[in-house]
Amino acid sequence: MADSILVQLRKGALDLCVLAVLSKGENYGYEIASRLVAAVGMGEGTIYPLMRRMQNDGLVATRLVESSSGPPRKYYRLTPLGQSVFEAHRRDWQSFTGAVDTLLEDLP
Amino acid sequence: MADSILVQLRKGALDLCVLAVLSKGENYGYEIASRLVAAVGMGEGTIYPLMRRMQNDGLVATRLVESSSGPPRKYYRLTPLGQSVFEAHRRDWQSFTGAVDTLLEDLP
DNA sequence: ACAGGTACCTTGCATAAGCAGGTAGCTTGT
DNA sequence: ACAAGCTACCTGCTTATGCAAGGTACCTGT
Repeated sequence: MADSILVQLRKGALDLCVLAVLSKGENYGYEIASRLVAAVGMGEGTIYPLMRRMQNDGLVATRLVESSSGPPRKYYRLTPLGQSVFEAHRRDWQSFTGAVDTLLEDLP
Repeated sequence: MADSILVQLRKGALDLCVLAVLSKGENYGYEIASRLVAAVGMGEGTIYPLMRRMQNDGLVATRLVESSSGPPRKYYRLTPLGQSVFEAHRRDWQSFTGAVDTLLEDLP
């Protein structure tokens, strides 16, 4: 209840976070999840439905790669559509947080 | 659908925005709404259920003041609880946006 | 064998909260 | 009268997506 604000914020920003990670290069689900668990407190299991959605929306493409340290990894990479959606969301994020920060800044 | 990200972000941050406005001094609903409509694209009608929630939660107190330019205004002011909730949400906001911005910053 | 870490995935749940559009009353200007 | 702006408020709608918990399976170290 007390952290519902953070849950709400994540709902708006988690896509953006995943896209941001992938914009640095292809990566696999568990690693993406691990980063976002550390960075923004996302739950680990959250990544898989999210990635499936993105794949259905054509934002990412996948390939399987054998791993020497466990099961095969499913690597995701941004499609051109994913790249442009990332940039659009990024602009939205920046203008929105900019507006809120402005509100917060001019305090007595 | 395309702006759902902004709607989600607002859901997490609108309380904070209202608290931020009130932290500068008491204000009435229509004026708060006007500011936030301009600042973050909130819908005008959104303010009233929001203020009612905050009142029920003990974050704000109200008083009615006659206006010479229309109906009486209902002024809201932060309670001590509202003030501390504001500060807590503000910290949450800053740490969360800081984390996302860090993710966004180190790009090639 | 077993434990622990890596890695993928599923199911069920719980949760509202903002938005659009409309109502109504007051005041001022034409 | 009428319009326009101020001010408060309400109803109905719509919509996901994040989380917790659990499952499966592979690999390594002891």
